[in-house]
Amino acid sequence: MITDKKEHIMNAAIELFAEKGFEGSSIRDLAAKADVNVAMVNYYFGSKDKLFEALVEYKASFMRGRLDEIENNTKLSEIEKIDAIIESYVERLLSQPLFHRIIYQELLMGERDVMHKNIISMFTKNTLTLRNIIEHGIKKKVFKKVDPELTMATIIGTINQVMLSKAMCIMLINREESFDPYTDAGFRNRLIKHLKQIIHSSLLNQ
Amino acid sequence: MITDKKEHIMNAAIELFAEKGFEGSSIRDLAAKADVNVAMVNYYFGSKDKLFEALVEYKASFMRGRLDEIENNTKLSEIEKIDAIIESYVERLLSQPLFHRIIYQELLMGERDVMHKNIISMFTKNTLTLRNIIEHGIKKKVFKKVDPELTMATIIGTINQVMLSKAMCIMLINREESFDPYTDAGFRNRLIKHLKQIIHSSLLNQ
DNA sequence: AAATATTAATCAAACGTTTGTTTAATTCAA
DNA sequence: TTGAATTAAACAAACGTTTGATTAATATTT
Repeated sequence: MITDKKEHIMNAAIELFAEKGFEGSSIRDLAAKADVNVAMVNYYFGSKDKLFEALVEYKASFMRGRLDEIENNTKLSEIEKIDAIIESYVERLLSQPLFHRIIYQELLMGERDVMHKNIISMFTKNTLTLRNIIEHGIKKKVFKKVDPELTMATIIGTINQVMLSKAMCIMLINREESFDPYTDAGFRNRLIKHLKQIIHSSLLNQ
Repeated sequence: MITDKKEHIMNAAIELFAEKGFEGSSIRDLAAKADVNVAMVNYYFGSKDKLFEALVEYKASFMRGRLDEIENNTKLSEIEKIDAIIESYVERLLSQPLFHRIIYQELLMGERDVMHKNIISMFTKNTLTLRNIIEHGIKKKVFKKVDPELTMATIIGTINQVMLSKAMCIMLINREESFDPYTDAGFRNRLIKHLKQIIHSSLLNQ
């Protein structure tokens, strides 16, 4: 059960960790940001590490997207399934830029072994789903023979690349500094369009 | 001028920072790893922050690849230039996985503003070079009308995705845990082949 | 309904470590 | 013999965490 207070602290922690990293954030900073006493973090979560675990657990649900619903939808062709997955991924990742940062900060560290494995297993299911669809399409000869695993890396990698750093993304697409690519619907659609174009021309015989 | 000792300390720091992050690494850990006295880091570099800056400066040359040599090579067609850039990028990034981790850890933090900007400007030149080639190819009508900026994001993003985490990469390509994708020449070629296939089918009229 | 007992939440202060950094003494090399 | 290199020890500040007292909320008993 997540109380209001716990949720409040976790939301402050997400902002802080995303900006300064887990090691770079102190409990005192966090307590100040959340406007609670320093002792409250340990009172509610036990430790700084356990707060981190609770936070990932709390927000992880949006990563566990229901890709298998798309996979099992018999009304969709293979390429329509891929399109739906692209849309789902872009929507989901861009809607949670702070949590996304935290997850990838963690992935880039060897440190906390258990969490590292948890994050990877979070992606594994989605990876397998997409690979199944691609391999199925190749067997049915509606797709060209591509590298299914690296195609997955291309889709997620392209999205991650624009989410790595707001400043980096703005530089890449040559926009003014005030522009926020993560909330701009135009940019979101541009990203979806680009990914579909890349994947379609790579997968489909034309 | 970089003395042997300075280089020795920086190389130990690269390993440590890549594993535990900058904030997660203490000077005492570093001194132990490099087998020097704790005071030597500040003696040679002034501070922990300045060591970090020196380290990035020291290794950044790998990133400042001479893409413009490729761009200005009149013997190459547009698509051959793209191919050369893909090969250059894959070789360079996969050969420096530790430094790569450090750079992207830093990109994922809002913290150190100056370094953040330095890293971005490191990429800016390469980004512009690739964009020029793509836009030139589109004008000459040897390329289809693609999104030049996001095509760049796709190339780098795909490489970054497999470099995010060794465990993640191994999961993705379904190999045993002992496999090291970053040193394996077969995987390197597989990545180059995939990227060329993706980019060719996206750019070329066939 | 009022009084009491029990539990939960909050707080300032302090705990023992660890942090990055500096000092002052000593060793080393030219 | 002089300046650079190296050392162990100490520094204050910051760290995660715990404490014991105090208040707020809830349950129990009159």
